[in-house]
Amino acid sequence: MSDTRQDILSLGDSLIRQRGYNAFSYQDISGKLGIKNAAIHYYFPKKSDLAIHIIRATHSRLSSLEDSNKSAPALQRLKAVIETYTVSHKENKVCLMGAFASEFFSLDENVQQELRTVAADIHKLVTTILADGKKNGEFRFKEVPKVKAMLVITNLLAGLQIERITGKDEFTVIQQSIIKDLTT
Amino acid sequence: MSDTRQDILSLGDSLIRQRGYNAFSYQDISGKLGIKNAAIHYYFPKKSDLAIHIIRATHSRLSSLEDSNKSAPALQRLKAVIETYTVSHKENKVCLMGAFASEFFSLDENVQQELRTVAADIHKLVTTILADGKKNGEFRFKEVPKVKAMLVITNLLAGLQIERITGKDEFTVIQQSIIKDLTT
DNA sequence: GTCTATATTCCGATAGAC
DNA sequence: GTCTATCGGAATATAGAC
Repeated sequence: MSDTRQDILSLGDSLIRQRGYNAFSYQDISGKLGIKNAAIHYYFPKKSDLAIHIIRATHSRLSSLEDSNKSAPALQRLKAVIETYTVSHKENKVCLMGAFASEFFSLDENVQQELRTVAADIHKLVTTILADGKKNGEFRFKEVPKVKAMLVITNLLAGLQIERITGKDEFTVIQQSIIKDLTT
Repeated sequence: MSDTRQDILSLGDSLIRQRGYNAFSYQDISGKLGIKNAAIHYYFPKKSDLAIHIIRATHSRLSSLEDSNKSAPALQRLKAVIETYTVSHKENKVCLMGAFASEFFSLDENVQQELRTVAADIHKLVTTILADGKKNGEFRFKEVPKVKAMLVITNLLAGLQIERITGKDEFTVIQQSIIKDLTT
């Protein structure tokens, strides 16, 4: 894969998660890369093509994360998931699902479909981790794993979002509360 | 206040929470109202002016909610807050904070400032309700009220968002879990 | 005071150069 | 295969009509 193509994907991902999908233009990317705006159209004819490939790249990283420590303790696996949000937090970005969710109904159908797949996989991953942790005694919680997973994910997703508005470090506290809640 | 002005505010609020701030244009509003796009500029010269007034209207409704049942039981007051999210849920909308959060860094500074004020007030309101409920024995939770409030708010805010992607009724389950978690 | 006609800028996208 | 010149249309916004 050419450097330019990779740079476009990377910059696009940053722009979506910093400012929003509908808030950035191809010029924001071409300007930084020192090429013409239309060069982006060679790699990604339509803006929705770019969106789809960015979503797939994220999905791909999620799958790697899933494979990397399959047999580790549940707490460690959960912390690995949370760490991906922490990285976003440090970069003042929201997560990709959160970024797209607010603009979901303005997106092309094929982009929406791509997002559905990833969202389902994230939910599945966290559910499995929580279920495993509950079974082996690492975690304690009342809800069924599927629901508790959704509660944890919403804490993380919206934690990144709200922090930008309040300006306070809500995310770090949320992150710690999630672990404490599950393990005590 | 003229009907037109009120209609613009109402339609703008819907569009922001359905499709996103950067995804709608003045033409989306003028088309529905049967006026020219530029007529909107009479009432709200810049798009950011419209945003600010929409945010203030929401803030105003929040204050009314706050005043309306000051001395009611904490559970009832919390349910009144949750009900505002439930209304959004029925209309396939996200909440205003969630809608703007993802695009926050693309917004004018004065819009950002307006959002900060409202976000702080929402957090304050929920914190007070939880603290009161804990003190009088209605609620049970380990975290300090300020943190628990943030956990509840993130559940609600992101619940609305994720549901659009998954297509499942996550929100209703989340809503019930919040109450159950606090009261049992 | 309320709105329309119009200007200007910018966007996503196509056709074609190298 | 990679990128530039350019188009058509849509966006926000202004100036001025009623």
